[in-house]
Amino acid sequence: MAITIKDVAKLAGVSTATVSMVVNNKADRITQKTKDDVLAAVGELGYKPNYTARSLVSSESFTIGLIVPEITNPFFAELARNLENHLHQAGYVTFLCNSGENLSLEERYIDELIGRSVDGLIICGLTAENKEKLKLLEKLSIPYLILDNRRVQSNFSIVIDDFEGGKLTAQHLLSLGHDTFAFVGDFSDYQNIYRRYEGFSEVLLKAGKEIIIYKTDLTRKGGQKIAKKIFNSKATAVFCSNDLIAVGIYEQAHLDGLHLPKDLSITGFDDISFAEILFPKLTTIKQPLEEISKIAVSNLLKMIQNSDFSFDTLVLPVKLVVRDSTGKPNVPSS
Amino acid sequence: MAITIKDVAKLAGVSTATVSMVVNNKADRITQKTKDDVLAAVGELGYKPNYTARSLVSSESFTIGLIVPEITNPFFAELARNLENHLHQAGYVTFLCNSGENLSLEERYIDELIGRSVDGLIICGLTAENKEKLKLLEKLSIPYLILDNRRVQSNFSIVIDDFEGGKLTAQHLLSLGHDTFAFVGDFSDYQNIYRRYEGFSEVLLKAGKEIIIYKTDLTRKGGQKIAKKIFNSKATAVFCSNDLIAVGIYEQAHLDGLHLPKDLSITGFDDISFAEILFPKLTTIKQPLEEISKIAVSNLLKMIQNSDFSFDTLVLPVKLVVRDSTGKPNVPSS
DNA sequence: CTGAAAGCGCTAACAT
DNA sequence: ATGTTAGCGCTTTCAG
Repeated sequence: MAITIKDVAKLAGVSTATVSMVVNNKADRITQKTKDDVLAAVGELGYKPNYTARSLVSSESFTIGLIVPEITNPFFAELARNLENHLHQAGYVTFLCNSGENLSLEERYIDELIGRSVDGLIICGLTAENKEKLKLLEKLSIPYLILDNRRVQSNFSIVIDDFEGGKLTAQHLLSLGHDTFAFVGDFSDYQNIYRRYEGFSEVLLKAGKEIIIYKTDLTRKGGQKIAKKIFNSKATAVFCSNDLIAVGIYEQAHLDGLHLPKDLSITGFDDISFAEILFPKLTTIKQPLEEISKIAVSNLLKMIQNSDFSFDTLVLPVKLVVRDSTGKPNVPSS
Repeated sequence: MAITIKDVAKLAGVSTATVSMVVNNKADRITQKTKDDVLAAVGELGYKPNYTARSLVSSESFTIGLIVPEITNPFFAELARNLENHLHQAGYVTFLCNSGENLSLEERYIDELIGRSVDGLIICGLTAENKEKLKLLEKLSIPYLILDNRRVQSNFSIVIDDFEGGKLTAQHLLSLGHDTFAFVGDFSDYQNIYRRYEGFSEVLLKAGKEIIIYKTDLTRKGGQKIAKKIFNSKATAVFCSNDLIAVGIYEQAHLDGLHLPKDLSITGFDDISFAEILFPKLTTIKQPLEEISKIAVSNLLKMIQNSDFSFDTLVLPVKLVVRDSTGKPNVPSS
């Protein structure tokens, strides 16, 4: 059986209340000697507090729920790793839940995390229809944070400057001399993707250029599926709304013997670590992952510690990383 | 405030004991009418059981701890995703912990997971020195499972046939006509990597070939760091002990203008999904991820349900996936 | 067939 | 300065 606070109390010859205070550093008014005795007993028995029992009474579980759309997307893996790391440094352990962008699964997870008395929740890629669960969280005063907010405008969001990312991409491609552009992704349901498109198109339309829109899943498969259509279009430069789509297009390009970037310039979004190992290396928009995680965790902890702490939407800057997948358009000799 | 079992009991006009039984499907001897009343109240109030409280008395939390060395390694991301998925289907929620292959962190996590009353633990890439924690788990009768057992021989391990993976690689490379081989990795501390080497070398030494061993971290950086040395050696084929190392070598190869596989044949191990998007596509050993996860979860659940259930080490088969990174050695015209 | 009561491990008033 | 007690939400005998 596990060692409980009672065992420690008995060995130290004190009450459980005393042990509790010492263990939780709330022992302002406890003799040094008593403290030492308790700590000695703790060490001798290898006592570890039971967070489950603790959270029942103190409503602190030192546990956070993290919901991601898809952990096998390196972007979310890197994000999750950073978040988990920062949270653990602050004393929290993380429940990881993979929603698969499935509304009912996301809802189930939120319920189950509530039932496990999480102190806070970080939701990445929230499903739009899920406003109700957010209300529930607020009613239960469980702090939450929305990251990579794809769908709804919501409080407590930390997002990046998607619009600027689109603009930077457009300017880069424009300066290279391209004339006809493709945008690949799906913004019917994703606000942030739409903002990427807005930034992209603002620059391009102002310059009088044409944009062909290709709608597809934000996955490698999504990219591969739509690739041929793009190759057969007059677009010479394509802006993928995330890196995974670009990966899929690369695959098809290699199959079809296209030469990148001579035949087609490609850009991505996210800057997953694998962007660098693609051939050619992918030009993309870098999300400040480390900063996102740090701010997210620090804000969530503030909300946990102080229920009055609030913020609206935080927008973080992005950077264009120029690599080898973009170049001058291939001017066919006429 | 959250809805508790008391609220339901009051609304349904029954005792909390009755509600508990109905909710937990232990209502063999309860009138259908009472059941209906309770269920109606549950629905009306939106009652969700508090696992924290439940686990305090029933010692079932429906919570599993999962420790991985590094979630940003796609292999572990895919593994974690599969495990989490299967576990959730069985009603469990997963704590994800990233050990960073750091012994003390791994130990802390195990303690913290114990303190959160997990029903079971899956540890990937266990640290060798950590035998004591396993003993603790056994003492507390918390079932655990070791996956991707890199270090110690231990009960409750599910591993793959690393030896066979090495053999298959060697045979493939040999059949291509290579003569001098490199092995890249680190088996000073990793049993499974050593078995890969054993299989590889058994075939090659029997054939009278030479193997040069390059020791490096099992990461992309590790591969990149050691790459130049390999390029300058007489090896024409290199067996990387995981895919990430191969990625690193690719990077350096591109920098140095090497042509793969003409100048050098490269193979990996794991078959992460990105093996396919490398250029050229990576020949590698495929781990049966889906099967590993399924068996792992099913065995862990058996152990949870029946403390007598036990097994030693389960060895799962691997497959060689031949792609484009291996070819005939480049015979210099003499 | 259902309810009352005890108690899981812990913390937080309230006593002493 | 420390101990006593009640109770967090739930399950589980044991009565009735």
